[in-house]
Amino acid sequence: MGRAPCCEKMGVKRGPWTPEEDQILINYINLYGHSNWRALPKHAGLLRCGKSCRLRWINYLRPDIKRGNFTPQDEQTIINLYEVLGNRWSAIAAKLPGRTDNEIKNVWHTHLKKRLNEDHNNGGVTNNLNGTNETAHEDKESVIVDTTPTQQFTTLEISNNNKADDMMSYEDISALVDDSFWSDVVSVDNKNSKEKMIEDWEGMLNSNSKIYSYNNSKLYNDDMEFWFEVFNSSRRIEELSDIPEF
DNA sequence: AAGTATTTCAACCGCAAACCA
DNA sequence: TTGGTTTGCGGTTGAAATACT
Repeated sequence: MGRAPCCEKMGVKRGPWTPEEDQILINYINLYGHSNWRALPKHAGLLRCGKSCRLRWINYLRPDIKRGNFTPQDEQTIINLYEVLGNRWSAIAAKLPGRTDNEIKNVWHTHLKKRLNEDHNNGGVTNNLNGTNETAHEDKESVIVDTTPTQQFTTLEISNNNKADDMMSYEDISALVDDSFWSDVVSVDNKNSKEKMIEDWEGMLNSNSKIYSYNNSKLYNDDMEFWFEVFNSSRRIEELSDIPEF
């Protein structure tokens, strides 16, 4: 598959793995681990390059792989995380135990990207994967943020390991909210300024995208407290002036 | 039923980061 | 500090499967 072999790979087998090769790789790794992928095929007796062995193990053979179709919840999580993390597939995969970056990338390109494009072109009413309708913005001064809380939280616990004191990591936020928070509510900037917030907000209105923005895996506490409050109270944001000075 | 078009997804590539002597 | 080696990542490919005519 793929392109012509480069000279380095001449003499090693390529293409789909056979069940026999799979078993050799599994047996070897179960016995000796995989501390050195480059040396592994030689020691295991496989006519493959180390890269190919690693890929086969990571994406298909390792025991904690979850196979089968993605649930609608999984797909919604991918969409939400994509909007947070962009095309950092390995980071997205880290949020979905048992799923690989390659698999998520494939699902995104074959299903989710197409679906989102269709949603954006269908006149503003989006059917999300949870089966509820999201009302998109129809004009700039009547912004609807429909925030039906599905989980209550009253305090923010901020973990600051390796982070500036005024920042939260995505992991921190995830521990406090469920998926509906990400898909419904949040606009956050990375400069901690209202100007930037409004700039983002207007950009989102113009692009008809989800009401959501996120930068560099960091969220600022002040911003988040405001949006948590919005989320928690089912309050509706009608005007840009409803967004406070941070 | 046969031929063609489209979709899916496992596997490849090149590059950059991490590692190590 | 440097330069070679290894690992991990995202983009891309194309055979196989599926849908369509």
